[in-house]
Amino acid sequence: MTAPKPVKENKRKTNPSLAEYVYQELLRSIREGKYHPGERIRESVVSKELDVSRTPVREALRRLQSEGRLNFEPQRGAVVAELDRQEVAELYALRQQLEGIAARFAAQHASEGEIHAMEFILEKSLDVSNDPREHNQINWELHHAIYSAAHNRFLMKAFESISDSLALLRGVKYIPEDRPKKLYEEHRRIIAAIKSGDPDAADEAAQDHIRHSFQIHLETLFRQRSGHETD
Amino acid sequence: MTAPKPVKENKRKTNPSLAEYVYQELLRSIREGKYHPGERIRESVVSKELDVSRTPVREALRRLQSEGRLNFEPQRGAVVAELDRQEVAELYALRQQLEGIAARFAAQHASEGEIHAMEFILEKSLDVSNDPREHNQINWELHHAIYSAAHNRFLMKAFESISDSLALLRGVKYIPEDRPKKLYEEHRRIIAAIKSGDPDAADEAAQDHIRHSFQIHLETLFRQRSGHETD
DNA sequence: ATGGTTTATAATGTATACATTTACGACCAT
DNA sequence: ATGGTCGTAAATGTATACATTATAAACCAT
Repeated sequence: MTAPKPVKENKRKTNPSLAEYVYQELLRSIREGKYHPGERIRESVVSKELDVSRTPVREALRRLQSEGRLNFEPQRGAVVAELDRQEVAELYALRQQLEGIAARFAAQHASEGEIHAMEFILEKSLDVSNDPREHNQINWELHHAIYSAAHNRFLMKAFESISDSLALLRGVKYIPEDRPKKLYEEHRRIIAAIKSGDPDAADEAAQDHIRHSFQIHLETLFRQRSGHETD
Repeated sequence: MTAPKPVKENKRKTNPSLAEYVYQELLRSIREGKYHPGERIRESVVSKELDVSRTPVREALRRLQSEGRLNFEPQRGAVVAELDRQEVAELYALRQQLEGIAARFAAQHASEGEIHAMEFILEKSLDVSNDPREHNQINWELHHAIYSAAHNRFLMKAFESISDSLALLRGVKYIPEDRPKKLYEEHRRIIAAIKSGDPDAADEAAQDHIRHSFQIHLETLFRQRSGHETD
């Protein structure tokens, strides 16, 4: 260390560990598509970029491994996980069921405040349908509210896991013009069923919603195939 | 283990990393109840016991953290996660749904060979109902076979996660005499529904099964409250 | 004697040094 | 010129050293 090292304030709040900091940063980078699937993540590079040693980087990578976002190959280190077509199908199949469960549980356990929150987000979704990024954001908020109202921490964890895995697929999706209205309608149907305390209806509405989302996703992938790469 | 250093081939196959080895060992120890919930796991202790440095131990602990089996407290390190009553209820609620989904998917996708495997394990379960440990083992095998036949890797991961979390609760459960027969009957019903390709029936049968298991679990906990815990 | 303070030990969190293995390029032989 | 072999550089995997912080024990004051 020959450099004076004046100050290093931007990275750690000094309270959470550096490993946690690196973990969050890597997670964000993967979400934002900085690393694409199949790419190696070099410890030394991350270490230099975030100005920490390799130790917390390794710990963060191990966490990401257990979450299925990275694979550790024998003497090659961390590689961003990639999902083939079959896995994407399996992922959506499970997500469809999980969303149904979340809606079902929410119909059974949601408080009035939570239902109010869902309705509020639903209203808000009408205003911000221009940008795909914004669209995804509000969409995520709504689904998160439903899972939250389900009052099941393990279901919530499963949701976040799947949600991240899907977000890892593509950065942003192109969204057709007429889709927001249909999405609003599907969301409204789910929330209405939850509000009326009908688990079966909520389950069915949520599953239908994911089924449609999957369709849109596939069509979007087709459209995006023009600018293809490794996949 | 106190010997100077004659040879040390029992721990690593030299091919998988030490971090992987430590991870497996810790996972096994937690499963076997060596550490009970709420207990701290000291890096130095594990490091000495397994005769490795603290680095791979830390990496293993980070993986276990992301799997929900450990919590990292600010300046205290790793603590074995403990589940309160509410969380156990949530865990079983989700498991009930997941088992239903697994049976549902299996009814849709199971091959003949997989159905054969399930039936084989089912038969085998009639012979080995004496020992609780053995009982749990065969029970796990059967459920694993069902999840395997569901052909969904993410569902399988969710199952393993929940299964481990539950196994973390108590090492072995005391099992009443009449339970094996009822379990056999419940299992048979699930497999029959899968074999006949009826997703709804399989779902319902599996959910009923878990509901009953939860009841037994609760009763067992009551009974165990008088005696001691680990076995 | 009791409660608060202080100090010492130990554990965590991080960095760095070391070793082993892999990848890539140069060099030599045919 | 081409193919194979060898060597060097770099990255991973592991160990160890260092610093900071918490735990506890002991000591002092009231």
